[in-house]
Amino acid sequence: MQTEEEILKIKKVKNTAVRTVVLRHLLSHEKAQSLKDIENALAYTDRSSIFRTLKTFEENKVIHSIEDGSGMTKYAVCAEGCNCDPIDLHYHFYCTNCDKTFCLFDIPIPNIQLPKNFKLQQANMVVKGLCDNCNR
Amino acid sequence: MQTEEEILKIKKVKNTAVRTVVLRHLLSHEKAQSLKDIENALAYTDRSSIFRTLKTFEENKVIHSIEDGSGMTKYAVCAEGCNCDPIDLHYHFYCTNCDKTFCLFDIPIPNIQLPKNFKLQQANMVVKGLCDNCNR
DNA sequence: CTTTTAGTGCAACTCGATTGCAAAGATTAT
DNA sequence: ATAATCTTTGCAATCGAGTTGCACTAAAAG
Ligand SMILES: [Mn+2]
Ligand SMILES: [Mn+2]
Ligand SMILES: [Zn+2]
Ligand SMILES: [Zn+2]
Repeated sequence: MQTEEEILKIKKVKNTAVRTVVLRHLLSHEKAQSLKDIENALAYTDRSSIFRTLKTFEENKVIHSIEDGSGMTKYAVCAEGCNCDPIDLHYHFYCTNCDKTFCLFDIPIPNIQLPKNFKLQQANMVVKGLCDNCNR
Repeated sequence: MQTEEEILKIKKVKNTAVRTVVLRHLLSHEKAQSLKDIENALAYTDRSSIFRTLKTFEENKVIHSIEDGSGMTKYAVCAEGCNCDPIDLHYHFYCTNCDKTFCLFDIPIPNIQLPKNFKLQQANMVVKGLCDNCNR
């Protein structure tokens, strides 16, 4: 497990107070976090600063975003070595009951044979249903 | 190819002027359409009426929605026999250049082996890249 | 025909996302 | 060390897709 400083160094993103605390928040949560989630947790950091931090992180592949259909984009830290290329693709699970989303790193994504002349760049794969905690 | 009237009859949705024209619009476009797309095309129909029509259609499985990350939910008519169950799952392709989205009915979706005790209900699978038209 | 239920149009509103701008902080040049 | 320059941050305002209340109209039921 890498520290915030290590990750930012590897991804060549300058370390600042806001970036450290935002990345720390993401690292310490198993579930993907929305801007609102982070804003609520970091009472003294401005929303727009968090927003711009997330943009910077995403541009530099520190994190990736997930559109889970909940209305709020969620963010998760990229796995070590992730470059946000098609090879790094993975499913996400969204629980329709508890509204939480997380990466399914362990389930393989098959090769997707696109029609002729199409070029795969990325994907947003969200599987929805009940998580183990809500499925009782 | 079924007519608007046939589809609505099968799905037990009452036929109205707005519903007919919205469904016709969707049927006549290969690409998934946003509320804005439909609003622009149907100059004399109110946005909220289109909006409620889309909700009704989705509830009754006349159409399904796609979150392609463009910021606008898009809608496509369900295939004949579709019940919006996991069995009806399919990928969608979003072109990052022309901002168009459509169903990839011909590409099989593999069985997704979720972790123990998880229950699959639905999915939003969006593959992104360049369409054949934009990939030159 | 009268009553009831469903659909539509308009305007207002919600809320997540985004931006302009000035102050604060960090970096580079003199 | 100081000044000039660039970057980050906070605040307030704005945007825009989505959603809702309400009155009016149309359709269905009695
Ligand atoms: Mn992920
Ligand atoms: Mn589809
Ligand atoms: Zn859950
Ligand atoms: Zn295209």
